[in-house]
Amino acid sequence: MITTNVDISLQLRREGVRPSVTRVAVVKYLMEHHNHPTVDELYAHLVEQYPGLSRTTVYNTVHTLVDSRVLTTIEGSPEGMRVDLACNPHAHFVCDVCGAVADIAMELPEPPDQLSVTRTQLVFRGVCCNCKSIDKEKIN
Amino acid sequence: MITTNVDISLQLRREGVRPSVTRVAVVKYLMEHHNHPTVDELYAHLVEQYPGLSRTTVYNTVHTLVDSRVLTTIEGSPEGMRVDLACNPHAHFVCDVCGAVADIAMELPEPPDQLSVTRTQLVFRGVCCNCKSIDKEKIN
DNA sequence: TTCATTTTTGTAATCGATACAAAATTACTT
DNA sequence: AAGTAATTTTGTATCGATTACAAAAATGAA
Repeated sequence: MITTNVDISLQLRREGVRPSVTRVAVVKYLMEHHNHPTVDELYAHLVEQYPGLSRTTVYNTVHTLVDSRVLTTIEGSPEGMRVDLACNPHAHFVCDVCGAVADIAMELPEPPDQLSVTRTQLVFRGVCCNCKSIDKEKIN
Repeated sequence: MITTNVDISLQLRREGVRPSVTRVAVVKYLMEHHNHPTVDELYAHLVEQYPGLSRTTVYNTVHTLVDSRVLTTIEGSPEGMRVDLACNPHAHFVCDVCGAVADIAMELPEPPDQLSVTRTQLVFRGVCCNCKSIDKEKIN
């Protein structure tokens, strides 16, 4: 399943956003990397391919794409907000120890009818398996 | 349904937290005010009753009470994290225009079994009725 | 090309949040 | 009650993610 820049451009247009270079680059990166980068990590990766890219531009782009519901964000990480594609809505698990973020494939609850909801965020927080086993080592 | 400081102290002890003055004050404030204050708003209200209270202390207290699952936070407001009591778990609706936060009485989804989850956050985002009608006025 | 609109840039500044060590308070023991 | 250890609180200094803003560049239309 290959997604070209043209495909992404068309998808953005469909969502009502003009497919600028940076916007396509951000979406493409997120399609190819299923991590949940902070804006800074996103910038660090993209600037290698697009020298001269500004951190502010990445912030602007993320905001635009969140507004047009292409992206969603996970708030509350100490390192700053994390970015994810909004397609195939899913929940997230965040480890309070190491900050790792994992996708949880599950249906999101429907909001009450009378509310006009554009984004639903479901975040489970706790300790991931990895950090739990490290904790056990310390005790032993 | 009156809740005295003694009641709150006992409740905190039950949750494994020593009921310091500030901790009781924070819980009491949140029980009496069903708004969702930022740490700064919380501080502003409490400092009137406890002169000399430090903003840092409110931050410390909130962290302690979140760790011991007495409080929960709503992340992602531009004004900073908002604080709420963790009892009677419920969802939140946040208006992207005015930032207002409303409680939504509904069951929270159960996390997958294998995860050890200590906090579940369900946030609906959109435009509240108020801001929607203001928007209509502008159009007319 | 020319003009208007949109996007991007880059620096400066904002401001929520934290680090840290000293001071104050509390709990515990004798 | 006095002494001591542990906890809590304070307050300043600082960090760092995010934003403001205006200029520059790119894009699109006529």
